[in-house]
Amino acid sequence: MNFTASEENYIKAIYHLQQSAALVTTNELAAQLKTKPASVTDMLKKLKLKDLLLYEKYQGFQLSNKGKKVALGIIRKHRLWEYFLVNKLQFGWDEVHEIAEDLEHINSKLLIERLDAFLNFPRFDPHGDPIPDVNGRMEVSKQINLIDLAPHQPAEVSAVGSQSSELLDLLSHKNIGIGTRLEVVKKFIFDHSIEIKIEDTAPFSISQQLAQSLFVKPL
Amino acid sequence: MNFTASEENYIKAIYHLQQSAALVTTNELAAQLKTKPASVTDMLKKLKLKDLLLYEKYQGFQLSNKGKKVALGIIRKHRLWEYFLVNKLQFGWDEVHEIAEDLEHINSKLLIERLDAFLNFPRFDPHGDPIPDVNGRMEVSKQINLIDLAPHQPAEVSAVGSQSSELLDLLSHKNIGIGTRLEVVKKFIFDHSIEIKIEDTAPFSISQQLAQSLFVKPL
DNA sequence: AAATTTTTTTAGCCAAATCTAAATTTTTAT
DNA sequence: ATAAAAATTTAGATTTGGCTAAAAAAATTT
Repeated sequence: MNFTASEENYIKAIYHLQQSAALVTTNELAAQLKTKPASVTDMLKKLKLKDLLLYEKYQGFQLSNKGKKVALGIIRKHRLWEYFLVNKLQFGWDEVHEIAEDLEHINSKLLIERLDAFLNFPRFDPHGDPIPDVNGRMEVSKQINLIDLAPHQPAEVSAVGSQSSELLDLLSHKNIGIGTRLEVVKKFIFDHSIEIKIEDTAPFSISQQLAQSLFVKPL
Repeated sequence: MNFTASEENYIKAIYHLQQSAALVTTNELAAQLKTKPASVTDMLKKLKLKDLLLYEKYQGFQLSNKGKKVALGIIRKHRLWEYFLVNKLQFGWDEVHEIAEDLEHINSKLLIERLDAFLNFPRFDPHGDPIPDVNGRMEVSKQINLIDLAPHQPAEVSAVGSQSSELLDLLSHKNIGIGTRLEVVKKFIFDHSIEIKIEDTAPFSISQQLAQSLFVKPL
């Protein structure tokens, strides 16, 4: 079954909203989608008809299992495209959201499978969010981007943003790998570089680009 | 200025049709887009209002200079995506048209510039068609229609006349693709069929219709 | 427990892009 | 040069997704 871009946007937004509360409300969703409550009600009826939504009027709503599956498929597409834009087309991780919003609505199972393979089956997008696999499963991890780690908060490297040989080369030269413990000493506004300190070694600086490719779990 | 996917499809179709005849007609365009003449008339009015089209009712129409520029931008996007799908995602050249039809409507100047750079500024798409550059300029290749190729002149298939699945199906059954080397053995007046010989294989005949859909570069 | 406020839904409209059926213009054939 | 045929346009409907304004239901206050 295929869905319109509008339906997909509703499904995705409901999915995200129900992460914080089981039931989503009409006003909440209208605010999220920058539309009016009346428009939301209209769409809810359509989604219910297609068995994507559990909804009784005035009672709030949530995605059905089918709806959740669809949501994960859209999120998968979105995050794979973001990964592509950052790691292949050299976009900054903060520039890709809008473009991925459009790309995620392209409907081709084969395209996404081939893209996934081309990117080497990445498990996290450039923001550190996990990418669902073909079956909608994804890693649950509290990792954050190194660039968002608070200074002096000890943490452990838990993932790298890509498997490119260029990145891996740089990481091995700097002696950074999965499990490396480090903390941020200082962040520099000028070039967004950050100084980090790996346990028992002298602090050194890394570029913004490198920091964005590293994910850590606070300890 | 941005356009809807539907407007873009009309503009692109008009562009292609006016390659063979200066003025395009309503019925022609309706057939091309698999829609009805009445729908075409409606859209023509919109395109005229946006100064993309030179159109007086009942008199046929053609793209304005502005319209041509827009068309070349869409064609550029389409062909770059086709190149990406074939050369990066391992699609066959006969599988990519539909997906590129969707991707071409993604609106981001920056995305296309980055994609172009990532692909190393290719000048021809996988079907042998030239890719317009940022300014809408493209190479005019010296390819000729197979029907005009002199007997016993070795040549290489460089493009196909359409992307219809019927044509692509026929070509793959006959083992003809971009890059295939062949020569014309004999032309038959009676039905305008021609006998061709692909390097190291037995000669066989193809219809006039098929020959007209193949473009070659003499070697 | 009523009254008020907030939330949600309904009713009725609009715009884009399509369609069918009917009308009009152009072209072709007698 | 007219009549018939073909092509094109107009008129009016439909679908999708959105809107505003008003009605209805639920939640909150007094």
